[in-house]
Amino acid sequence: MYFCAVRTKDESKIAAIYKATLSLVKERGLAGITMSDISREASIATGTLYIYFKNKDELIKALFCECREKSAKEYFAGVEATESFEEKMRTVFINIVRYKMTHFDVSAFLEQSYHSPFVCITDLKKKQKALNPLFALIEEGIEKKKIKNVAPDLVLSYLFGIVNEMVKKAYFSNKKLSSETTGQLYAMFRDGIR
Amino acid sequence: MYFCAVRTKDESKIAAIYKATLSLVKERGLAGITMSDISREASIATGTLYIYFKNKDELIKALFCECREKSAKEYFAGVEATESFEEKMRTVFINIVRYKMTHFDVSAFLEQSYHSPFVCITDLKKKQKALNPLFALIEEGIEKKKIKNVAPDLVLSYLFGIVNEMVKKAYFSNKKLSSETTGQLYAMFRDGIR
Amino acid sequence: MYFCAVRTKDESKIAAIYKATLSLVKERGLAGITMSDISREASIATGTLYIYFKNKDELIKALFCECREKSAKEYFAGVEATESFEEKMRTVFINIVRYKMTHFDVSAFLEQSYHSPFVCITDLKKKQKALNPLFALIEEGIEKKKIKNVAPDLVLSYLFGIVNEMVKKAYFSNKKLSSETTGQLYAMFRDGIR
Amino acid sequence: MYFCAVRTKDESKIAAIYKATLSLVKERGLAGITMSDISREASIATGTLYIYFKNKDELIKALFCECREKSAKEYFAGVEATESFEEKMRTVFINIVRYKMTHFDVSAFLEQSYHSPFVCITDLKKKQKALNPLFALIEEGIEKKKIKNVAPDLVLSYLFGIVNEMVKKAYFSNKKLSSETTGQLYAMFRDGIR
DNA sequence: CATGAATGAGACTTCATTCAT
DNA sequence: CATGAATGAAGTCTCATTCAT
Repeated sequence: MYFCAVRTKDESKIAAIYKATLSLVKERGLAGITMSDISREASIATGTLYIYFKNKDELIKALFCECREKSAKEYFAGVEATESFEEKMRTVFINIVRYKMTHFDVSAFLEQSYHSPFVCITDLKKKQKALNPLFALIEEGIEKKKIKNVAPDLVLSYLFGIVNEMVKKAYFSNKKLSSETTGQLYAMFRDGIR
Repeated sequence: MYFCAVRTKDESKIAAIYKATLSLVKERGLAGITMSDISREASIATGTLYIYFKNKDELIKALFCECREKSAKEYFAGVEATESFEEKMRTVFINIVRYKMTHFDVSAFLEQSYHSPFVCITDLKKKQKALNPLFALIEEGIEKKKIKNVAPDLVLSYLFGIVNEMVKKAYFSNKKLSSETTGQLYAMFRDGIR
Repeated sequence: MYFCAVRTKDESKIAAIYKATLSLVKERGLAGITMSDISREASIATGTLYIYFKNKDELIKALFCECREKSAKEYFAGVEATESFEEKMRTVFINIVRYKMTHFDVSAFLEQSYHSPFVCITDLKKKQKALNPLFALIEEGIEKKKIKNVAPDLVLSYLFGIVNEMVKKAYFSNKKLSSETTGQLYAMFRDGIR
Repeated sequence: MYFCAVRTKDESKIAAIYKATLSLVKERGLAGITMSDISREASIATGTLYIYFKNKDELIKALFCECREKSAKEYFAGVEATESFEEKMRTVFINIVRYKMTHFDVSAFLEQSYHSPFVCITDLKKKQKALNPLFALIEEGIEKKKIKNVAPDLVLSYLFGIVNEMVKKAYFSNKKLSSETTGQLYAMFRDGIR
């Protein structure tokens, strides 16, 4: 029997838990991690996980939502309302690529969670409020005849399909996406929709 | 001395095991299935699984390879060498969409396996010989100036990114991809690369 | 499906099964062998084992009895009724040592079986008829005052205790028991009982 | 910030596990016990076994070492340096017999483990430091011409061979070794070596 | 709050035995 | 008789979760 320090509930622990989980999922996949792994990686005790999350499911689900919301916000960083549609679209595209490259763990985690037993389909179907600005931008493009007149959904899928695949490929071949490649990618994207 | 018949390993069981696994992974995700589940779904005994596969890892790995190879072959069905580049590209694109829609379980399984602890990165990096014809087609397009002069890899990722995302979206919203939508999608793809 | 040769029930198979079992038990211990191992080592099919033996227990038990009987017979090889007690005792002692060294697998198997769940205590308690001549010899020795007047059982245990331990030691240190050592051993034995 | 008590690994559980294992091996043999059995007998959960031991192999191996060391220590209990060689030898002999009778489970376990798949031969070959005093005693006897001039190893094997066999015999016939029998036995031993 | 030992349900895997061929 | 694939009960081990400290 020994004694250990006790602190008041510490919100920074949640961040540590999230970080640990993302790192482990990136390395081993969602099917390959245990609560024990997470606690060790986060330098806390197993029991502590259950102070902050009801169980493993809830932990994964909470992280899933967190990742979805947080990433969506980053996509619009530095976009000025005064810019032209083209400028805004390009900035957003680059933002998405950059975010997904620098936060590959988030990308991998989201993709893993998609089909997992932790996140149920009904949760997934909820439209993501956080993506509303992106929808608005696409609708603006369609209205201004800068984009083909197709369902905005289709454009969104087209956009994320391209980016996700590319980022995954870059990551697994241990390469950065050069700004040249990113440029070529954007060109494909732009030419595809207009 | 006379002769007697002997039961031999029934290779059709492997197909049953694969089918059962794909079905379960589609429903519950790779993290949600057990060897017990698989054997029950395949209507065999648990022990029988271990006659055909050393363990769970090997089963998943073998299925992964099988899926990769088999699907690639389907993409070129009905493509005639005499056709124009455009015709061939279109046929392949439609084939891929159709295959991935009708074999959504394969699609889902492959995506799940990608980051799983079962399939190691080195396995993944092996270029897929089965995709060579697709590379050749893209190179033909570049040569004939039908396609932008970018790395064939990039075009491939662009292609699969679009298709995978779209198929996933269609599946989860319980819709078929109408031939109209598929057409719009192909148009985006084509306009993006040329 | 293929065809295999079929022969009439072949008593030599039992010998092969016994040999295989002894060899495996020597290497891995009784707890470490499976019916599958035995059949492989004996170059027959698993099912064939069950033609000759009802189950694993019976196989081990049968082999146990076989080993007990057979080894006991060897101990009296070359002993002439006309010899003196001392000569007979010495020959028997040497025979036992030699048999146990050259058939270490039998020795190891018997010791293993002793405490195993396969051979029940009641079986063990049955006096071994095959050892009767040895008892007779000891009784002869006691009668002729060549041996201390103690229970013949005690002498027997004394004899086998010494030999078994020595043989085990020799085997595990990869040495033969030199005739010098065997001689010293016999001297100890003889001096102990007279 | 304050402090709280934390449960620590309870080393007494190891003793309980050892005790349970010895008891079960004595009854059913090494081949007849399961981790489940051990945990039940020790009144703990199966999983707890794996907190203290990596797996079944390690448990058995650890117990094997423990038994070897511990028993050797008991053999010299109550031996005074001032005693004559004869007195010391006799005390040790009686100690060994008594220890093996009262700890028959340890005796049985050690014999079982010897050929088991759990304890590897290289482990066995390591000379037992704990037996050094016994070697020293034997060497003293040889030097003082109280014992035949043979390898000390041989004397040791002779000693243990006799004792082990006798104890086993006594145990299986449900008899105590009477002090008369033990005395006769010691006489045999003593006469054998001098 | 925090800890991590303890729990035990349930996963993975083995293997004695059966049975179609 | 002989085969070895198939079976499924039972064993080993893991891990989400609890709880005494």
